[in-house]
This record gives sequence, C-alpha cells and structure tokens, in this order.
Amino acid sequence: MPAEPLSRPRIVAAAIDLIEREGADAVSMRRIAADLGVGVMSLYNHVPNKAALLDAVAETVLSGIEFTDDPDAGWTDRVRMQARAFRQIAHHYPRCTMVVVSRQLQSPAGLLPVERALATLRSAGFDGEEAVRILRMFIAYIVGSLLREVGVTPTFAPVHSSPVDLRKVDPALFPEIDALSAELGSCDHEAEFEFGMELLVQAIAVRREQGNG
Amino acid sequence: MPAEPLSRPRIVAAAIDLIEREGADAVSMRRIAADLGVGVMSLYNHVPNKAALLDAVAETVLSGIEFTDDPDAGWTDRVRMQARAFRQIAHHYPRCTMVVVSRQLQSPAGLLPVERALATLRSAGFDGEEAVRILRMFIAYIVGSLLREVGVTPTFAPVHSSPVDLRKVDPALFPEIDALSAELGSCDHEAEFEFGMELLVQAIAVRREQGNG
DNA sequence: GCGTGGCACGTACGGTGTACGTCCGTCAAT
DNA sequence: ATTGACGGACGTACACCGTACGTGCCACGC
Repeated sequence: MPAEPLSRPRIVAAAIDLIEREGADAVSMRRIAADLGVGVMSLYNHVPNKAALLDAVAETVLSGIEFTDDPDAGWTDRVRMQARAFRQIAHHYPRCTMVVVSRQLQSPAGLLPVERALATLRSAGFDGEEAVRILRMFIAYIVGSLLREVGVTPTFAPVHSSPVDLRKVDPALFPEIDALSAELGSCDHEAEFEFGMELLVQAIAVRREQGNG
Repeated sequence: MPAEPLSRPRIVAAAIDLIEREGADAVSMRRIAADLGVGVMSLYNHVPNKAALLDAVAETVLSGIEFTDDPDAGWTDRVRMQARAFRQIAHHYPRCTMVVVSRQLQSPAGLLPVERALATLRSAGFDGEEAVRILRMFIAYIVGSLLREVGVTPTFAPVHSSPVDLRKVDPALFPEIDALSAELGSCDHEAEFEFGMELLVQAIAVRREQGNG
C-alpha cells in the first residue's frame, strides 16, 4: 500500500524527523511505524532493534557534515574549518545532537572526520602520538560545546529558554554568580565556540613552534 | 518494617548504588523499591517522579566533589585543582557520570563549582565577561573529556574494553587511522586530560599577560 | 504448477512510569 | 478515652514500551 516500499533509509529518515520535531524521548518503534503508516513489526525487517536504529540515526547525521577540506589553506585554518563543520550538527539537527554524541561509531561515517583530522595534523608536522592527543583534546572540547549549545533540552522547549533562572540564587552564597548574572544568563554560542577554538588552535600552534614536547 | 524509615536520601543512595552496580539503564522505580525492600509507590511519597530522582542523583554526586581551594596557590594551580576535582566524578562514580553530565542543575550543588571557578578567575585579573567565557570553555573541555573517559559504556563492560575495534577498518580508506591504530587503541585518560588542561591553562595565561583581548 | 523466501502484519509477553484509592499508625484536640 | 485528621506505605490499574513469534501474502526460480 505505501507508495514507497519501506526501506531502512526511510525508517532512519522518519526517526530523524521525529526526533527533530518532538525530541529524542518521543522516539518509539510504535511511533515511528505510525508516522510511516506501517505496522510496528515491519520495522524489524529492516532494522535489528531500536539501538541499531539510533546508531543509524547518528551515522546518518554524522555523514551529513559538509567536510570541505582545502589543501591549500594553512593547517590552522584547516583545523578551524573541520571543527566548525562538526559544530554544524548542532545547527542542522539540534535535537539529534545528543543522540550523535552519546554513541560512538566505528562505521565509516564516524571514522571519516577522524581520518581527516589526523591527516591535517600530520601534515602540520605533528608526530602520530601528538596528533592523536591533539585530536582527542579537540573532540572533547567540541563535544562539550555541543552539549552546552544543545542544552539539556532533550524534550522541552525547541531552542530558546534561558539556561538557568539566575534570579533565584542567593547573592550572599554566590556573590560572583550574582554579579555576573547578566553574562551567565546569555550565551552567544558561536562566539563562545570560536573563542575556545581559537585558544586551542593558537596553543597547539605555539606548541609546534616550540618543537612539540 | 524497615529499620530506617525510607527517606529521600536513602532512595537517592539506593539509586546511585544501583547505577554503579548495573548501569543507568538498569534504573527503574520498581528496581529501586525492590532493592530497598519497599513497595514501588512508596517512593513517590518522597520523590515526585523519576526525572526528579535522577536530578537528585546528579546533585548528590556533584556535591561529593572535594573542592579544596588553596588561596595561597597561584591562580593557574587553583584552576588546575578545580578541574581535577571535577574529573574525580569519573573516578568515584563512573557509571553516574553520564547522568550528571546530561542534566544541568540550578541547585546549590551545581552552582558551587561555578561560583568557585568564577572567583578564581576574577582574582586572576580577568574581567567578568572574560571569566565567564573562560569558564565555559573549561566546562566544555571537562565535560567532553569525562564523556570520552566514561565511554559510551552506559550499561556494558565495567571499565575496560578497547574504545573501537580498529582491526576492521580498511587501510586504503583510512590510512592515518590504520597507521595510528596503536595510539588510537589505547588511552591514558589522566595523561590526556592533563595534556589538554595544561594547554588551556597556558593559553589563558598567555592571554592574560597580553592584556586580555 | 509449485516450492521458497522475503516482507508486512497481529498477537502476546514482560517490562516501564505513575495516577488513584485504600489501609493503618500516630498524634492533637476534645 | 474517643475521635478526627493526616501522612506514609502499599496494591491495583492503565497506558505505553521493545520485541519474540507465528501467519499470510506475493513475487520469484524451477
């Protein structure tokens, strides 16, 4: 009856749609099947179980990253570009970000960014051990930044909502927080991300000039 | 019948115990009640719902951090100490780390580390805006590092397990990953954490000497 | 014509969170 | 001492979840 014959990509796409519309908590096999106008158990002809489906969601989102690597650019710019590309996940699939981040993938889609980043760092002159360390540091920073950006908004408000209601804190107990409530209350995610990334890029640039360590 | 009369702290303690023993996926109200030798619905006399219980778990774990701030030390050492204190969560409560990280708290337990960090940065001479930025950067790095350290081991093997099975990758597609499989396959979490933290600390130290930005 | 295999689907089972009603022990006021 | 209120422990019930299993249909190779 369905115009298209129910395939794994269609199921994954429906899952991503559902997550973006109603949050990851709304995902259930029954719900996805209903959205596709299909019986629940039909899904299991294409996907072994729910965990594998979420893995496929993560892989699909990850493979949607536009990695435009410019070999002519300096290595610092290439690092910046790759970090920004990763951050685009949070823009294109904000509600899926948590799903992507909370599962590690050994699939090609998950390994490609790693491969690219290592190649860039090696071409910059870092040895293998150093390249892996730097990459891990960047990944930690990026993942942490994405988590803040996406917020702990797993199901709730679409995007907005102030991070914390800072008017309720006791100024006597938390004087700094009280004094800086304006700065803490708002957050330009892009500026914050760029700030930290710039610090990291320049730090490893300095480290390279010093003849690594 | 229970020797002790079933209180909120007892419920939270049972939840933490259960998470550490069997992973966060094993947590259910029925299971916690069974572990306490108590009816399921009795829990709801002390905890409004499961989400609030997990919030309480996060808050309890967070308040267990030993923040020994030494005002005589230099500000860089104080920053290091606070970052390491935060990382201790992953050691004391490895299976709870994901729970802590995936919920933001506006409770005192969650705000105290923020207050301390801001005070340290302000005392180092950073203005408010800069202090907030630096703090956010550190939090992102620490959170990302904890996630890697705890792994995506939500329920599975206790601690070990190589992060990825790198023998299955195609050397033609991923030459760098193949060449660096040894470095990628093992990870000294403490050394990696210290490496990135040191880079960040020195980067902001340089920035301060340059008269901020 | 006739297996045969893939796919859609229904049913069923054991699990989940929690709303609601009931019971009972304790304590305050009469 | 009696009564009344109240808080906490508990059982039942409901809607929902993932998924194991069996059934039927249909399109194909022989």
